[in-house]
Amino acid sequence: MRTEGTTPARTAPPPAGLDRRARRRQETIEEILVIAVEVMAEDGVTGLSLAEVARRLGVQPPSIYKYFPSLMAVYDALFRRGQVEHLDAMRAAMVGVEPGLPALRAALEAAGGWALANRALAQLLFWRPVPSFVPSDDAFGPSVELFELHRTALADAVVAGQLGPAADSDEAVWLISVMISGVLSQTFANEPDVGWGQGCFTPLFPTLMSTLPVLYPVPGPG
Amino acid sequence: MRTEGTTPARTAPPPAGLDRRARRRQETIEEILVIAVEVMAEDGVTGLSLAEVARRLGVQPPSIYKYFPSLMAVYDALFRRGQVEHLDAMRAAMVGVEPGLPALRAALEAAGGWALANRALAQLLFWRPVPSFVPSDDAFGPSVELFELHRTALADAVVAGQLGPAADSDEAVWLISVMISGVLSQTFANEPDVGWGQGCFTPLFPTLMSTLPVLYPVPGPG
DNA sequence: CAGCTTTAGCTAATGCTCGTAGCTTTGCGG
DNA sequence: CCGCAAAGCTACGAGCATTAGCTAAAGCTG
Repeated sequence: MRTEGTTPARTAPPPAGLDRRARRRQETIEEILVIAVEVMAEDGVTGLSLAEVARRLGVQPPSIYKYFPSLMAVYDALFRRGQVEHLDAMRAAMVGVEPGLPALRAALEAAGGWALANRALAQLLFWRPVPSFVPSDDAFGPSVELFELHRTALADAVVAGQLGPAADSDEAVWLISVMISGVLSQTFANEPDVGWGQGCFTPLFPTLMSTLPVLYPVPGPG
Repeated sequence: MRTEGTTPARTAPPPAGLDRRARRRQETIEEILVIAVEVMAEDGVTGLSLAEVARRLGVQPPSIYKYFPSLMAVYDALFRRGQVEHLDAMRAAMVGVEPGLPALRAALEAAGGWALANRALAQLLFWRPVPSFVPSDDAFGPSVELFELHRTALADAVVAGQLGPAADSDEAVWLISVMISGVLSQTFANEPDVGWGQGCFTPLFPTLMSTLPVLYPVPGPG
């Protein structure tokens, strides 16, 4: 992971065998992260232990440190990965949907579905259950994109005449984030085995969304 | 607890001293719980360790087990205590306030204030950050009272004509719990040092509450 | 007041965790 | 084929929850 890329193709670009070693290493890193997600899903976010990961990988615990410098570094990689997946899920749900409120709602429901299907990662992302873990600035990157995705969708809704101009604001972004995180936190705490659309709380989300045109009314023609 | 040389038992030897031993024991239990809350406030809910509690109490770790059978039992006692405090805070905020929506809002804002002032306990109560800890049925008792407090306040609001009859429902209770927990979970995750009324999220709570009359409109005179 | 019982503390020890140090093997790359 | 870095190992240290067993004191009871 150091002497790479400085000197591009001397001869013909080696197809894939450039660093067969590096590729295997990357595969192992991948495997560790997959196992880590499994362990968190079973034992909770704070239940992640490198010893358990090593056990499932068929390796002695100290060997994990050849790939990650610490448990927190594993959390950081998972944090980054989770944010990317979460963002992808939202974007995928928006394609082909009318911009503005419909797209926003599709994105948020997709986010909710992703969170319930990936509870451990979602808690790591949005609830900070590990007090000693502070995500690195680097891992925080996609979070900015998330905010702007919301902000843009709200602006679209204003342009489309679905919401009043006040909805094109940070405050409105905070408001919808409160709505989605309220639904999710209640579901996480009280309904361990429920998917989006099921249980007491997730069906309330459309109700909450329906208040947006009330809170940000489009100005009358007068 | 240990340096208790001052025995005021001379002047009043057996005032209520039927079980002076049990009383001292109760005092120690109290002291352990107070220290445990302090530790959680500093190191997070999952950062609670009996070894640290013992250190601050001036005692060897195994001695804690004379008072609590396990770390989880300490969590359980804290859970129960937190629920009682939380409920008391809400009830105290309601006295002298007009029943119905005003009382409900006062109660919920007090709950928010309590949660931000007692973040560790609040997270233990409402976010379950310790996966291996499942509150005992016994410790869950006050939770029922909490639900009924909300339910009653909503019924009062219906009677007072502030909300439509549909607000006298479990669904409405779930809805307000989503609102308050959304505000709190966002504040916990993103604004570590903020009190009620400060920050991006807690000022949104009145806005959310203002949607209740829209979601549960009183039937028109027709 | 004497004695017995309960209790609160201790030390020692087990088995788990994260993480470090240092050695050995393996296998890729030149 | 040789050299060297990567990837594994064992051993170790510190900290945790928890158990077992001992000691001494506190207090109820005859």
